[in-house]
Amino acid sequence: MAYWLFKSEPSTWSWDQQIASGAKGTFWNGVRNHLAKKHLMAMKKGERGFFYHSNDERAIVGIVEVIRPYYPDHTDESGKFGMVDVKAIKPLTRPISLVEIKAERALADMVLVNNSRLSVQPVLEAEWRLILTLAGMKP
DNA sequence: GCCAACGTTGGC
DNA sequence: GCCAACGTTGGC
Repeated sequence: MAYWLFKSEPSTWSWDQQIASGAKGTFWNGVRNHLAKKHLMAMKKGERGFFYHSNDERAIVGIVEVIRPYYPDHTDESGKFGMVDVKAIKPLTRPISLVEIKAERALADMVLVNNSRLSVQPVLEAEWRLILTLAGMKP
């Protein structure tokens, strides 16, 4: 069971919108980067990921679940890229900010810290557990 | 608003 | 196939 992180600008697609899309979820389209694509292709139904707000907020705000594995992205004219469907599971008890992540030595190797531009990232189980613990939640 | 990091494009 | 130029992203 792998863990992931989905990064989004709130002005483009926010956690509130993800919540509003309910149990049916939505497609996570628009990925146009080959490394991010590789991660999307590795996702299995039922795996979970963090939902991160970039730019102004810069914090992990919620948890999503992959409900449909990789399939073609209809908004990609080149036909090279695909997407998965995700649904909101629950918000974090409190958002975990990038500042807080950077302050944790155990999180220093997170992709979010070292390659912040990558829009879809893998998260190690230890990182996943620690962040939930910081948020006051049971991993 | 600035700029570093990264990816893509195109000339050679 | 290399690499300079350019565009985009996202943290600060």
